[in-house]
Amino acid sequence: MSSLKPVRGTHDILPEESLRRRLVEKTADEVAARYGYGEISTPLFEFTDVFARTLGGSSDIVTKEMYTFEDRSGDSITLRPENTAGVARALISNGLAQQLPLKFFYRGPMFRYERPQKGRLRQFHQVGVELLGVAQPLADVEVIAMAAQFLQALGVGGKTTLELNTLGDGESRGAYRETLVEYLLGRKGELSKESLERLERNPLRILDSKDPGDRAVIKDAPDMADSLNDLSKRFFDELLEGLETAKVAYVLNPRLVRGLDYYCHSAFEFTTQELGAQGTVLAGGRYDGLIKQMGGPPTPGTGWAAGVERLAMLIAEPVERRRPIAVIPVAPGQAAPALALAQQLRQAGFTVDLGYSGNMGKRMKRANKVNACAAVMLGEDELSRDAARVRDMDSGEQREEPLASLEDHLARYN
RNA sequence: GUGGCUGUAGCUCAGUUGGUUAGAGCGCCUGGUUGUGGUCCAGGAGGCCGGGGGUUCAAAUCCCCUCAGCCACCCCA
Repeated sequence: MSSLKPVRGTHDILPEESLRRRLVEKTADEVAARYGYGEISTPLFEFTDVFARTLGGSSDIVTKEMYTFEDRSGDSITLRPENTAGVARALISNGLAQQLPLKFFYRGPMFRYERPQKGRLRQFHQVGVELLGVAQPLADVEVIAMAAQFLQALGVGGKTTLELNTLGDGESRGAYRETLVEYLLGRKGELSKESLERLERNPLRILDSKDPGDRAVIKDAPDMADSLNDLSKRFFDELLEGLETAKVAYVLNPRLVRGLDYYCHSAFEFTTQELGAQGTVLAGGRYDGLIKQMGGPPTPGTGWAAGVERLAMLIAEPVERRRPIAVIPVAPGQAAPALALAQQLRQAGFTVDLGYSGNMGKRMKRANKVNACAAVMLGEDELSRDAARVRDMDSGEQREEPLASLEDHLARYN
């Protein structure tokens, strides 16, 4: 075994795996395009401030999960742990706030310094969308409906459930936070030590704790719904109505919260039972305060991000590679005609495998190994008659075919 | 960052109470078949037993450290 290993939490994506991942990205791209979203690519790294100021000092992403380093000019640089902050920064940098509303799709690697496990890597990949400049709940309806359609198109719609909650606006959230903390303080003795810490730092997080003791306390906790002001209530009602009109099925989960500070109103997750502890496959919400917080004009936003690796794991069947046609020179004398024919067929759009060496038997074996659908054999005899021998690799039947009509004959395999 | 489990051939795994040349299946290569793949038969290559240190006459096996993977927690896609 070689001592050359990839860095912890990273791995090489070999061709077979690439096919599955490409399917995920392509499907997301196509569905997003139908909603009018154009692809945006922001840099893989930003000034650390971009993330530190927006993600919220209390979030774990900032405190322990960022890949941060100093570059040669002494600037603090961070590999992006998610893409919303980068898109928001791009909006400001490019003065795009003049052209709202804007709809972006993105995909690419993200980096978080975490302990790896199944469906969790230090370099992982996301596809996501951001809808900027629309304050109405219709925007949330749109991105959620798009997410549902995306998962459906991928074939994993049946394996996922949309969970939905509202965090309310700043006022409602603050009010709820107070009621919740008050309640939790009353039962302080029953909380886990992690939750005791969260009590000050991020009390809402206690709501989705997995600790059994916490759960018992949470069960009787006050509901966010009771702390919502009229505006927040109306927003949420319109969201639910919109989802029903758009025929998107959802389940309300009052314990669904967000780790990042800039979220408000809608919070949603598509979850699955098939991935162990990493059940969330796509998650998002509204982040109206973010862009102003970064120094831009007040701009509402909503969107989601999905884990490419997690979705790729959910796809049942391996994606099949296109079957090639093998072109085989019978003897070295036919090497040149074989190369010429292979190129002609490739130019015509066929997928062609041309072996590099070996006698005919070896080349046939290779044709079999690459799962060729047909073999086109060029021998002295056939060539003297301007023909080739075509073998169907599944049935084993073969026939002589004039070169002039070869492409037409092979069309059935493409 | 915390806890548990696991590292033996490219892959999946055996390997007895420490004992001499470390095995199997699959895969790979060669030949049986110099103009025909899959099946079959015969042969072959491929291992610092994750790495380092220690105990011992002797370590894949026991001890310590370290690295990595998996699972869970924290957190999150």
